Amino acid sequence: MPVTIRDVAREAKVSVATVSRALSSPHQVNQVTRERVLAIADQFGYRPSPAARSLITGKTGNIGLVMPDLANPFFTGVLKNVQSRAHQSGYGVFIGDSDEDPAVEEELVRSMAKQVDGVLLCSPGIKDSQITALAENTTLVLLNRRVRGISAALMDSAGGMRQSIEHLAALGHKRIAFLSGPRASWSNKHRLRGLRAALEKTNVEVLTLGPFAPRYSGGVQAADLALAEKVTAIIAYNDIMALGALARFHERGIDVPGELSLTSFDDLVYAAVSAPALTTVAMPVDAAGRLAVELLLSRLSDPGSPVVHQELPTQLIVRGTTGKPPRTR
Amino acid sequence: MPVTIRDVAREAKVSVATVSRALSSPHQVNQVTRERVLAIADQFGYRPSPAARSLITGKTGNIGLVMPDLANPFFTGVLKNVQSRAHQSGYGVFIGDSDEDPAVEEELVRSMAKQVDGVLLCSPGIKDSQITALAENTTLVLLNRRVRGISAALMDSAGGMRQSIEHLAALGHKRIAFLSGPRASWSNKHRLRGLRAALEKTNVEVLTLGPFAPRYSGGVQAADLALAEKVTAIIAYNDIMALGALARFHERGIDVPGELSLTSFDDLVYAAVSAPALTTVAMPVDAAGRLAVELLLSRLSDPGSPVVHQELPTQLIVRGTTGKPPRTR
DNA sequence: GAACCACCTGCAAACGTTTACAACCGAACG
DNA sequence: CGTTCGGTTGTAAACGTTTGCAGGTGGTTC
Repeated sequence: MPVTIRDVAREAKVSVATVSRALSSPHQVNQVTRERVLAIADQFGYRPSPAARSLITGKTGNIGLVMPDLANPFFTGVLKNVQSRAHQSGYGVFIGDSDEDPAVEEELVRSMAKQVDGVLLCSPGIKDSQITALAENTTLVLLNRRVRGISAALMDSAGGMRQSIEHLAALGHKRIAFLSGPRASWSNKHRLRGLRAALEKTNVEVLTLGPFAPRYSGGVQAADLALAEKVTAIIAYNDIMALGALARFHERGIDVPGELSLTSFDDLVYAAVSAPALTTVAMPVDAAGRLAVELLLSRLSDPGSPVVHQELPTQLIVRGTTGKPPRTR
Repeated sequence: MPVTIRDVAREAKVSVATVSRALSSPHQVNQVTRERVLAIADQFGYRPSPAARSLITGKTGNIGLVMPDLANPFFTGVLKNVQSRAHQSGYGVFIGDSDEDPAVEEELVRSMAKQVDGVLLCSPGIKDSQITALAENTTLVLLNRRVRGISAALMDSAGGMRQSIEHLAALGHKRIAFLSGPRASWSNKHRLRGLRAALEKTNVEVLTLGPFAPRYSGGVQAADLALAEKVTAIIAYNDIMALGALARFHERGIDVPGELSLTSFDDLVYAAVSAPALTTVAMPVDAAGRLAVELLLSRLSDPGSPVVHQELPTQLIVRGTTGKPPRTR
């Protein structure tokens, strides 16, 4: 027996319409009645039913967030900021973890669609065409991915890759391996693009290995393959993989950075606590999370607002895992 | 112009009631009509409006999850499993991050209440009485917290504390510091209880320092205080604090575990990659997440089902940060 | 052949809001 | 004094479902 608008109306001796207005368009109702209504609503602990409200208004006051892996601090960093920014504007957050399965990602968006006003999609794997299709039924904003016609919050990982290669080249490395992430992943492609761009300006050789699972175990696996390639430096797809690789090197008695330099992407808190601390590209996770929400909100309040692809800068953080290449093979 | 049940009904030349039944209680409708209806619904891409449905049924098909800190992998570990288990049963997940503020926690639960069928609450700080009050309007299941009358998924951190102290005592430590987490936190109290229980069986001395913020920075801060106490071993409230402390010890040139042993709680992936790797108590995060959802689901399907407090075992994982105490002071 | 039953289907009310429209009131205006 | 108008309120329709009830059909039982 939850309290409804009718209970409040009866007690306040006004119609339900007045109660509704007192709550959602205060200036339309006389100040003294409004205060009486609000007092009673408060006293009764009245909360309007979101279901009824959304049924008629078509708005839910929620946004959805679909991500590939909630166990990865990179994504939960985004999540944390999305939730906080959304909360700040009175929006609730629906969460979906696709476990890196594009099919699940699509299904998640579809099943969320009617319960939210818009969806933030961080889906490296799904096809462009599927995204465009999804965008027909849902207001969509993308994270770390560029698709024409759809707003996006981007991180300049290509720039980060360029910085990494320049850094390694400056140290004297000639032969580098890139441990790539999921082949279809947009971020991975973006990093490869940055890689190719950097190659034109420096005279180093970069092998691309993989794809590997962007997880700790993927890094362990990649470590042995990279070692066999006789490179002097390794760029990992992300910190988690780098940590996995680092552990494996440690296990095999390889000195980092004495024998082998290692860099990666993300700059998780944990990147600073490994031994040695990881040299890595800091991604603007916090800013991206907030920006994504803002893009979505502006799209919701004005569906005609222009589509924006906003790219946030990255920054290489040099720590302990990079150094000069060894003198001899 | 989204497609409604009426569109499907018209096309299938049946009443809306039949369409509704074809979708939600299939056995009530003739097989051939049902198949026709389903085919058309599918072709139209029809999805029932959750708002309309929930308005009449009173069910939403969602559950809420309120946690203190989405940046902490311990909690996101729970989150990941909650979302996955919920998804498996067709439930959506609403997320709220309270930033460790009890007032926000309460408000989050209240504002979620009407949009979900039940809430999983992981709130170390909020008062018992507030929880009981919340439980009157919402089906609640607690995580890592015991309140009478409310089901809970618990982790035996007291047992983990006992294992830690026994381990350190066996190594020969006599004087240990516990870097405590938030004073009001239920987990912290639980650990302290385990601590006191262990003290009765062993003849070691344990100082309780703090409370500290359960974050990296809290660990850094705690490190210096603990050093000043001339202890030979430290038990940190959680891994993140331990990593902070470890970094600080490294900075100050303190040898771990040569001069100082260090243990903690959580067994995050990152606990294994520090140098040296952390000795820590593994918490059954995955099992707890799933269990919590199951407790909630059983409560939802049968509100009269008994209240359960289920405690999952913990396990001390001995790695590189613990060793014998130094010979001399 | 009447009575019953199982099976299927449709009608219409209900869920709790919002909002277009109309109605009322007193004041201001001509 | 009639008209208009702004401010405030109420009436009722609408949103898209689910579900109790009743009606219809055809078969089975006595």
